[in-house]
Amino acid sequence: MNNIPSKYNPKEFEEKIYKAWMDEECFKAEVNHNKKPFTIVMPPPNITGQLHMGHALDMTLQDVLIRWKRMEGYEALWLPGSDHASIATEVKVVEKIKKEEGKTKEELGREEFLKRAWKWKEEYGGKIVEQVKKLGNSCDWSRERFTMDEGCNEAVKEFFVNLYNKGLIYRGNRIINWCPDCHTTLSDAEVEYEDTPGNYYYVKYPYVDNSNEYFVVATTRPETMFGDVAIAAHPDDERYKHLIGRKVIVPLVGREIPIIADEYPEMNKGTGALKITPCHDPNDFEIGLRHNLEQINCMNEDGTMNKEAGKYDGMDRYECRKAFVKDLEDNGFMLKTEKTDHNVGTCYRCHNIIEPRVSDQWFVEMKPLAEPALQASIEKAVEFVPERFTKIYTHWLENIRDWCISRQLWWGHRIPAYYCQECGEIMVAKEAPEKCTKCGSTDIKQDEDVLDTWFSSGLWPFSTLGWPNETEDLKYFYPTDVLVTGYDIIFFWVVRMVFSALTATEESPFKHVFIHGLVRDAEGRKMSKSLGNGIDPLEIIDQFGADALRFMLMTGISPGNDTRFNNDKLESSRNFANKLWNASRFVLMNIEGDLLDKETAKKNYTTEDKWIISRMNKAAKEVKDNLDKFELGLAAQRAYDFIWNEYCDWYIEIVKPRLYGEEGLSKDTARFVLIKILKDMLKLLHPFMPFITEEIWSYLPNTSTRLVKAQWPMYDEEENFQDAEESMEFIMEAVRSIRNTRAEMNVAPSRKARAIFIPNKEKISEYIESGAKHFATLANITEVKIVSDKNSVGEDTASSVIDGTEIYLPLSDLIDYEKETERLEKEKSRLEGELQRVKGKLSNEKFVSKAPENVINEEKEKLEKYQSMMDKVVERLEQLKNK
RNA sequence: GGAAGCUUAGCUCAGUUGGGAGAGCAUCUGCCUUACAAGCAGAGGGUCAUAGGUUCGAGCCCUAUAGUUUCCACCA
Repeated sequence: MNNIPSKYNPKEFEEKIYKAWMDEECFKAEVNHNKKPFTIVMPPPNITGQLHMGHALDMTLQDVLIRWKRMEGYEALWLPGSDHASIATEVKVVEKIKKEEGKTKEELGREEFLKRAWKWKEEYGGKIVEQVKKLGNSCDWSRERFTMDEGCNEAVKEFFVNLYNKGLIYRGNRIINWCPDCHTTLSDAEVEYEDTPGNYYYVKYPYVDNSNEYFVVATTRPETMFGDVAIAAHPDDERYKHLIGRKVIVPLVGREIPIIADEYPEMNKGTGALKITPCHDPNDFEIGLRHNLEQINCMNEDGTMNKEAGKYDGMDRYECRKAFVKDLEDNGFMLKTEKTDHNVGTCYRCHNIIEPRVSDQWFVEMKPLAEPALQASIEKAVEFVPERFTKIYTHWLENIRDWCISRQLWWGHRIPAYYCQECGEIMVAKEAPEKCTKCGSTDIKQDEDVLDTWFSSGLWPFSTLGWPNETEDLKYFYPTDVLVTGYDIIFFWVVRMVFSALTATEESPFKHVFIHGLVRDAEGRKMSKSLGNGIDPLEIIDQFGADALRFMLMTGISPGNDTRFNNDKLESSRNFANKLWNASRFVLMNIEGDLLDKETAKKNYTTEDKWIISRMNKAAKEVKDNLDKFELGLAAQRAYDFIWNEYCDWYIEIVKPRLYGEEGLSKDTARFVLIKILKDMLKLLHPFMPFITEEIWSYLPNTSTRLVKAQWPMYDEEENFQDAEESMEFIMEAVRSIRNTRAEMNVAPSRKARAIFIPNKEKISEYIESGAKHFATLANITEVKIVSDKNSVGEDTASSVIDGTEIYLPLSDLIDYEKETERLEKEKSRLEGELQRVKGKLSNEKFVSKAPENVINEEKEKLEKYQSMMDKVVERLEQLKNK
């Protein structure tokens, strides 16, 4: 056995420990029917860049759960992987190629572009894996997956074809969100709205039958007037009722368009009437369909105007707006302009303004898929933690619209649809058909587009376990137990996994959805690239160690709430690791030689031994109970409190004399208990701080297996020692009281003192007798005397009163009566407050008649206790008066 | 426009069936006591946002208000 280093230095062992776990395949799960499975599939990070603090939080939560369940004896599988992140990655790769090769992707061609994208994946995917490992995550790397690997691709094709055959995927000419910069469609969820300053332009549309009169319509987008096909007003709008059916001329465009009635316009917004441009607004598109209006597209894919815009042909849409507005003004068609702020949809990747656009795309019909997903939540097949997030889920599903899944990109799953070039037949199949099923032509081309990245992420929980094949893994590990993710992607992702799974596997993909918040910066701002306030987890690990980072992220958090990155908390986590390290060193220094056997030790447990064993037993139970409820913050706090306060501050200090004393049973028992509790503590803390606990574990005697595989400490009724706890509680209270008195009376810690106790019960006398040695150790009390009344207590004493006894410290030369009086007065007023409260309660008839009996009894006991303490304090104050 | 969270010590935050307000950091006092000064011991500090209500009893449940954050919807 090597000696444990005297300084805690995580850098010396974190990497080594992770390598050992990997070499010994500690994280590898296998189908084992003698054990229950526990499965988490990791939300796959995008391969677009580096891990951030949010990932660190997300993954630590998962790792805590998986390590804990593994130790509890489950066959725990945490399946890792990464996401190809179609558009996000493509944007980055395009940038890179532009920078390095000076080419556009079109210049490069599809095949060459994809080669570079795969190279990117190898490079960044690899980096991410390294980062995940640095955090100490216990994933089964032998099962690592990628959303575009062969198996996932198989699953995507299978799922697409299935949905198509069920009639749930269709190709349609619809209005979609178009990013003119990325040159692709976006789903509704991928559009981000940003407050943008703009103008209301009040434009005059002259009547066809009387060009001296005009109809005024407010618009924020005059450049779309080239696509105007009608003006709509609400049928109940008194202002416009009589005008329905008349025709106006689109100014400068010259087109005659009708005024129509439709329910959509809101009477109190703008002028109450709106121009209808079906090709450039989703609502107008719907109105256009209702009224069978023409669709006139006046823009190109890149956001420039087309020939419909006449002399503005080729101009950018915003330049056109400026120029056109000026022309309208110059020609007297502009009534007025008003400044306004409105929310404008932007691309979530490049933040350019979205242009609604009518085009042929693939859609998933959502209503039939949403229904079972809603049902699953109602039946609690999926449960959100905290529960309130169910609302976001149901709200989204209840208001769902068909999902546009085709993307005009190259990096992604290519749509398994094939077109006959001869007859135009559309064929959807997993493999390319050799010839047209209709006309027999062999001139067949695959759809150029790829699928929305969320289409494949939606299959993630089961595609990674082998679906569509009925693999052993799928049968055993699926459905998974819990999905851990942030609230920001509930509708992006969680919803899609649920309905995809219900369709493909007829089961909810996970039982619990454990939602966490964001990691914000120290000022509470969102960490973002543009603000430059992001904190790199790797730098923190480098400085403080992964365990400190993990523990910082775990403490003080509650499910679903955001948390701030806090340097103080980080330091205190590191200090905690250091504390554990030193406590372990202390134990190791004192346990050399043979250890006692369990039975002998048991027979020789002292009160303090039983106390710490009992406390450990309870701590383990409470940590487990909190983990069961996904209250990881409380669990971490409980482990912290036990280790630092009870074990280090009290137990270690208490047993020192036994360890430093003569060889013998007492010493051996203390050593036995020290190591026993240390082992349990390491287990308890291991899910939170895996590295340091494993490292310390390796120095302990009789540890044949790795800590990661050790048995979690179970609550054991035999280790529940209520009497010992009571006794120790009393002694600790007395010690605290003596220390307090000493400190307030300015008695140096090094100065020895005597203590005289006047207990009020036989039981208390016994506690004092058995605890006499502890007063010496913990409060430098060299002589303990128990007396029955004050007669034998000298005059020059400082005193205090706790539940069960009066304590006198003879301090002849040091006693300052004024100070002593002051102390006791303070105590008196505190007790007065307590007594008033308790008496108030007990004299309240309603309380006595309605409160439960145990509560009343508790209050009665308190009354007795405080009254007795009060009596003693008053008595002592009387004495002091005469000084 | 709709929905939700938050408001507790100087700061950052816990507080889970309603029953004597907690932690870390900061502050003050005393200690380099041979595991740890990244430490030990002690102390001070809170009308739990405000106003009502339910209850014997509210930080916790209900209603309203204020401040704050977030999500959804929305280019008239």
